[in-house]
Amino acid sequence: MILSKSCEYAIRAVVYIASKTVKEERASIIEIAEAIGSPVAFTGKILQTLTRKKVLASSKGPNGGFYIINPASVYLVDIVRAIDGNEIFTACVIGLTTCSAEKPCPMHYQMKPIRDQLRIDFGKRSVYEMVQAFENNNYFLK
Amino acid sequence: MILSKSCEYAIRAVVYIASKTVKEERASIIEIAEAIGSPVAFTGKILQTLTRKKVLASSKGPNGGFYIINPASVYLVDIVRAIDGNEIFTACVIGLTTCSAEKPCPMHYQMKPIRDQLRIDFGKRSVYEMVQAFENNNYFLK
DNA sequence: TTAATAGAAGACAAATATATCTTTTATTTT
DNA sequence: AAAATAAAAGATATATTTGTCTTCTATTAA
Repeated sequence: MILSKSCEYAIRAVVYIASKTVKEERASIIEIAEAIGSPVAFTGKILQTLTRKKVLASSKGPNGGFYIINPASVYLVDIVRAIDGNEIFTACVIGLTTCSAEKPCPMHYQMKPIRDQLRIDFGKRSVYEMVQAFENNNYFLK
Repeated sequence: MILSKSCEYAIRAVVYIASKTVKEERASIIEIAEAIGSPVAFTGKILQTLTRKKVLASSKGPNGGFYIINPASVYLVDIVRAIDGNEIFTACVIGLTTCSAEKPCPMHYQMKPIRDQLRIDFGKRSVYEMVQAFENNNYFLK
């Protein structure tokens, strides 16, 4: 599993929330959890983190809920970094803390292009793009 | 983290063991754990699994220890599958159990080439190759 | 055949990730 | 101002992963 479960939920939640935002609507925790098939309270914690990290925005009270300021300027990489950090793009595949070009592990040079590609692809894919696909009913979140 | 910690230790251990095997020597758990910087007893459990799964071989008693039958015919992918299973090459990046070309998640088509590349690279890289590099003192296991 | 060596196996412990529940705070509507 | 709504925050619970400890079994050498 390349991403933590929290991060998987986070991505699914953000895409769903953005799909509401583009319709000028906000989404409650309960609605989001239902839409993506995740545990309600746990999803709340994750959304809290995403809000603190400015990936999402939220408002309390009636008609409140979560929304996203600009889906076109938030990328998958931003969600991943907010929840799992940057390590998946940099950490040694066999867990060496000192792994680098100067002191490489036996997989260092094989892994570098793969990791770079991952970062590039995650950095290119905007939430807006993912929402467009989701809204066309061609893609799924649960 | 793409691989579990157990799997990271497993790969490092196998490379070290193979470096002994090519010198016609066997390696004890204690020696292995020291060489790769891993907890002794936990490493023992992992080696046990690798032996059960035929990635390694072992013998008890004096002059016993772990060794590998044919380093040139064991590939990184075999170690990963023995410890973490095949899921890292197939599982949906956002955790959908039903994700497929028929019912894709919003990252399905971006992830497929990355996963395929990972499987190809892991399937190409033999333990023997990794040992050669390690023995040249160009690469490290801790 | 006894002592020493070394992996196998099982029970147990700690740390981390995942999940739940309750209370508090902020906002909106009436 | 009061009631209702919804997120924030904190405490707690469960599951999984990581790590340890003890006993058992097999092998070798003296």
